Amino acid sequence: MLDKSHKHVSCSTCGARKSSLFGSFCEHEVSETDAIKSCAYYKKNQPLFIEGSFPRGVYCLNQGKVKVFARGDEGKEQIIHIAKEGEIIGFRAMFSGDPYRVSATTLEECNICFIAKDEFLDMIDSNPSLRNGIIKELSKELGDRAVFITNMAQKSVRERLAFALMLLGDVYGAEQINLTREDMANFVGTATETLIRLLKDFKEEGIIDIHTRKLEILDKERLYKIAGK
Amino acid sequence: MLDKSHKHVSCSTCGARKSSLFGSFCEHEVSETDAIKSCAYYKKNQPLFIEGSFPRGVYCLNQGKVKVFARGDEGKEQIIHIAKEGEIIGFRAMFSGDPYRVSATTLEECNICFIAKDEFLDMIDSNPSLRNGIIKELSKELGDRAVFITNMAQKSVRERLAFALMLLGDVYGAEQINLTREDMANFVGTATETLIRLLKDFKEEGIIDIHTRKLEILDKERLYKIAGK
DNA sequence: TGAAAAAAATGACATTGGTCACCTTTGTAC
DNA sequence: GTACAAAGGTGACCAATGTCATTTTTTTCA
Repeated sequence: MLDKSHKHVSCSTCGARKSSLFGSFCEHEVSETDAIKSCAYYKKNQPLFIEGSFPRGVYCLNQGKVKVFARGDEGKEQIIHIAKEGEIIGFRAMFSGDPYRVSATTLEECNICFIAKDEFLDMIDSNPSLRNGIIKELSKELGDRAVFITNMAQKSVRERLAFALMLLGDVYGAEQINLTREDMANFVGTATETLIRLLKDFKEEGIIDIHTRKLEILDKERLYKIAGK
Repeated sequence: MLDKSHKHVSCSTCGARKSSLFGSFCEHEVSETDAIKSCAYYKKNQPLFIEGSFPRGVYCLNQGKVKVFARGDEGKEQIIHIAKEGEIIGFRAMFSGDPYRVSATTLEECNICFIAKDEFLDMIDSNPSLRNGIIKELSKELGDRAVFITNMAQKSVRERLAFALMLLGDVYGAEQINLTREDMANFVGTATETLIRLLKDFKEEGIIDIHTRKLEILDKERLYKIAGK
């Protein structure tokens, strides 16, 4: 159980920072960031921002996972990305000046810091290496999404599930994957029933194990082979 | 028929520039860009760059259309974007430092200018408004791709085709859409046969007209409705 | 101009994966 | 601890769409 006191989490002790866009900050930059940000505890299934609204700043995940998703015409979620500790989310729409095209909601209890738009834009203006890091990150994600689109268009659901499990394996690291079947289906892009059946197949084939709600990958090799490429 | 003499096309007279990322350049900047770029004539189906190779610079379309696509495991193309006059392509991988994740090939005869990597990075460093334009563009495309993914996951082929035709209508403007059935299928994410059958449906419904190879949109309204949202 | 290649078109058929209806298990709140 | 809600799971069915085989039309280029 996380601390719910909303107390300040310092960037200097944030374990997630090293692997983030702020990873190369010097002491001075760290303390400056500390000064302008605010921190908050989020419970499970709490929205950070919603498609259609205008961005007021960026969110930096100190602890916990967040799903980023778009909604289709019938309101069905399509999960585009699952963010973990250290990721900074919500900055894309801030640059484009448009409203958010996606929503973000916590998947579990989270500690999340917030930096207001103006402060963040100032940071970027005065910090070329942060700026370059962001451009690089945007570019990398654009490449990822080209692959995502191609997978959706050309792979079978079974292949996409294998691919998704590989991604989720990275996101959850040492932990076991902990997502509802519905969220997982909305990530893979299939019906919940189909997803459940395929997970059962994978379990019977010894590729994964399922402990009620949590999912463990047993055979990465085989998953990799099924995912293709 | 375009001029094949490879002669220099000046940015100052480039009709496509105004609507491009270089649209707000002052006279000085225009002539500087003119000085560092090279121009070339490309015939139909000629590659600009290929997935897996490392970027050497950016391409600025003066005339003609270019398809940007990824290849799936079996080598099948998934067209991610169709670029038209005024667009600058190939800069994403340049920032990420990684090899290209996509390929680009001309769809017709083109005049395309080229700016080498170092020169382009210098331009960006010294021109904050260009830099911001690029960040904005990257962000916007990221949003577009989230929608693309959602469409692929949730819409029927018929709906996706309607959506694709709307996009193609914008790309081709006053001209008629001129793509092979295979390219169109690879954009929509379906089999060529399925695409042909659906185009026939649309024609019978009076939504489009087909003149051998060229395709004309007759009823945008209805297309919009079918595409959903 | 004519032959070969590429693209477009069509039909028959197979299959994936979505939908619906229903039941069981797990989680949550009083 | 019980009751209710949410999530997980299963089976039957079938529509959408992919595949394969074949023909026709268009384009290319020698």
